[in-house]
Amino acid sequence: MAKGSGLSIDTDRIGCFLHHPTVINSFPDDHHHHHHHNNNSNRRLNHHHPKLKLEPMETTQQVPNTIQFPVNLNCTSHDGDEDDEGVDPPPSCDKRRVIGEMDFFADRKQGGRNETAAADAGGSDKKGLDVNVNTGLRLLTANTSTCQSTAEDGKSHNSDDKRAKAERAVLQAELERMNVENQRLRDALNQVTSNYNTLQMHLITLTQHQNHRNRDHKTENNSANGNPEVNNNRLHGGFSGGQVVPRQFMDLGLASAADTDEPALSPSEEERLPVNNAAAKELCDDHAREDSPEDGSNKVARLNPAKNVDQATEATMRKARVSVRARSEAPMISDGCQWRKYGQKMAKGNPCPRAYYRCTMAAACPVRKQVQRCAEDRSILTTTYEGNHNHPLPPAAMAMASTTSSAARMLLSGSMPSSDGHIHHHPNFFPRPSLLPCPSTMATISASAPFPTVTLDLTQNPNNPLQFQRPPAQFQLPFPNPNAAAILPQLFGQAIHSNQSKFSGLHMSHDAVQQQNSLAETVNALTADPNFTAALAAAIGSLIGGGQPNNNGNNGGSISSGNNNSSDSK
DNA sequence: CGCTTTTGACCAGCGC
DNA sequence: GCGCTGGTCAAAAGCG
Repeated sequence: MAKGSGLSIDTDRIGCFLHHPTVINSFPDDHHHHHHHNNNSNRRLNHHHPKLKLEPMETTQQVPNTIQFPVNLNCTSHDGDEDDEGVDPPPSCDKRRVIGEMDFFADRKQGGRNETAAADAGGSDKKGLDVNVNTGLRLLTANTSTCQSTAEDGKSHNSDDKRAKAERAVLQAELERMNVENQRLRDALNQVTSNYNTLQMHLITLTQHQNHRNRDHKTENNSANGNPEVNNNRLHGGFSGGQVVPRQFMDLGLASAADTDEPALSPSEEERLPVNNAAAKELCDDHAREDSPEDGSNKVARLNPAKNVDQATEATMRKARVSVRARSEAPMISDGCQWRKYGQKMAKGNPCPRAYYRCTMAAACPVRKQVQRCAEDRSILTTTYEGNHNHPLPPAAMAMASTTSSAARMLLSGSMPSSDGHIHHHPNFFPRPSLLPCPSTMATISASAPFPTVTLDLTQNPNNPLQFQRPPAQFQLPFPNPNAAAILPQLFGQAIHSNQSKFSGLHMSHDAVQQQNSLAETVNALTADPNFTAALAAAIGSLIGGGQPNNNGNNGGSISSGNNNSSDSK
């Protein structure tokens, strides 16, 4: 049961890239990984999700050690829900309600001896409501009332009042929290909606341009027989006349499902489809995988025979990668994810071995990364990410994940490797690079690499990114362009928001809060700074080096202690 | 005991 | 076809 309870998987991927609204409900899995800490959001889910346990949630509430029965919550909501303030029931009523709970304890102490009062309580409507609501505690309530009747002294009365007030305050606080959370979820939904619209427009633009391209291409190749449908269906992925269209990269190689011909799908559905299909498959596979987890985790790429066709296509496709160069003495930059090393190789032309890591935060997370020190400067660590996480990410991991995914998207949506082997930037996204205000120094697209790779060079001072190291045969990616600037905040904001909502309840440790804050700052920096990479450097810089801010937890860059010293290896 | 790392073997793609 | 290279697998060892 440990790793891949299916739920998380759906959400996961969505959260990372598509930010599908459904993400909002996708905590449970995380629960798994980040047990102990639970949040407000979890509580709600618990009601619906049979798997979730109630205890942790209830126990962690700030509510005093008194009574923590959900039943009571409902009860109060019934009574005073509409107007918290105005609810103030008449003293008697209030008293009675509270007393019911108090009596519960009193009863315990006294050994409960009256059932007659219970019948009394059931009489009136509101009172009856209380009693009914606390059906489970019926005897207790009865006892309480009797207790009250028996002990009429002022002392108990006062203490009861105090307790009643305290109880009410607790309930009100609870209600407030719920409202806040609802508001947050609403905001998240709005955010998702707006982002969806943005992406849709983005896709439409791409589609139009692709149509244009296809038309041109067709006129060249098929001047004789014009079959207009030939290439149109390819817009969603796959090759069209040797061209790699952007869609196939949108999911970094995971959009195989979208490769099937489904022309009727709207862009949004199209985006969703691969996720859902993958998620469904994950769910199906999980059972089998639980028995043989090794298989599941190791053969992600070849898992499903059903995917054969897609894989064949995918095999021919090139995967987008995001490479991050950063100075770090640590064997690996801590990006907040859990990684498992699965291989190490000596790469040609570099005395330092290249280590291969796989994300282990979810059973079948396809994300992998390679870590290698720079041959010329051993202090520079090159980390190459590939794939998208299919699970929710802890706040500490969101910065890097959203950064790399966004960079990859930028790369894929803005560039079109064509048959000539060069990368052509989409005019919409990279217009007139030479005219851009910023020299775009720190991000490059490698046209010669086997995979389309965007390299983010963070080895320079983010504040002074004007010097570029070595752009040999590499295509400069002018990130700071108007359209990119328009999209990035969406992407980042979305990732942040959706994940924030997801994790709002999971990590509320001080560190986590700080991380979230720094993350928010990062987002602000990214959205405000015209130079994306400079801001990116600032963001990632916070993750690199001494910090390892999240290492206290398990999810903090689980860097292998010293294995990667690159001293040995084959 | 379960998870991670190590490391030699294996496989696929590519160029010659 | 062969060799090179990058990438992955999986048994064994290590570790907490």
